[in-house]
Amino acid sequence: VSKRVADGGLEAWRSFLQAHAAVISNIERDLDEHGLVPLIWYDVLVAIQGAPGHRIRMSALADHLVLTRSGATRLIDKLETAKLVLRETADDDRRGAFATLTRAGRDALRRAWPIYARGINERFLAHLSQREVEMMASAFSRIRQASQSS
Amino acid sequence: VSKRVADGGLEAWRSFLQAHAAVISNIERDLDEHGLVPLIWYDVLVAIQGAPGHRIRMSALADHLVLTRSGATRLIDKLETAKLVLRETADDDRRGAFATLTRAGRDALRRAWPIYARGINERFLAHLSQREVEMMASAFSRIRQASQSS
DNA sequence: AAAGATTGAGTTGTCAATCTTC
DNA sequence: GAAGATTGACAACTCAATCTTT
Repeated sequence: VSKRVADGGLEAWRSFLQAHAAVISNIERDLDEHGLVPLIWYDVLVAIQGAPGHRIRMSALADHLVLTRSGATRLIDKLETAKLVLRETADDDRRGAFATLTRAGRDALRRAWPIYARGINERFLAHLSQREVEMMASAFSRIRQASQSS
Repeated sequence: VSKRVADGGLEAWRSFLQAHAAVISNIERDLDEHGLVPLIWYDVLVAIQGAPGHRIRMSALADHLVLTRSGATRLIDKLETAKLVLRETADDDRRGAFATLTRAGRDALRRAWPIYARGINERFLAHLSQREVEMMASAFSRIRQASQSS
């Protein structure tokens, strides 16, 4: 149909999708086999850890993880049941809730990182040259930025 | 931890994940707004269309789409309810079932493609140079291949 | 009334068990 | 008994409606 897709672009797109699916499911399996938290939980823990004051609003979490609001609520419910996070109500605005890490949450994060990092390295980065890594970082941030608007 | 992730690799990984999530959800929205089939349905239709004889085994479909067997069954159930596909039992091996396209299925495929192609172009390829497109096609096929084994 | 978050109802996807055919 | 596929029970996710605080 369009010129770009015909021009080898479709192949890039397809391999992009398939590579993503394959790498993610492999890393997911790595984590599971080591008795560690699933990838989404890990993302939650990282987001909390990385937020100012080591706590994050539910809605900010939803944005960060490309989830719906209710999706974030459900997710934090489970992490809270697993004693990895805790909800705190904000002092100044009592509508809001913050998610914070428990000791166990910080531990889970620390334990998962080596395996996750190894997965990223071996299943993704190891197959790329330094130039490709740099190119992807720049290309994908461009795409991500453009995706925000529309 | 490892050298690669520290060396800018982590940024490439993160932007890869976020770009994927953003682009997919935008294309999904495009299709929905035009009253077209969701992306997974589209993948099913394409897989059937592209298979020899325009029909595919349930298990082959599951492999192709990175789904479980039962996932494939459920999915085809819905497409069949929507009258887009039909199940045929194989003559030679009556354990197996083939999914085939109906007339409406072929139509749905035809109607969805322009919008999908536009999404791929505008939301993905438009942000990449020709060199980047080529690089990604080669890099991601490498990754995908390596992912098969483990 | 609007922002922040949660809940209820429904949909989609997965695992283990089952059924049929080889 | 094993391969191909389906079903039942259950977990994950989404949308619309709701509740609370501003």
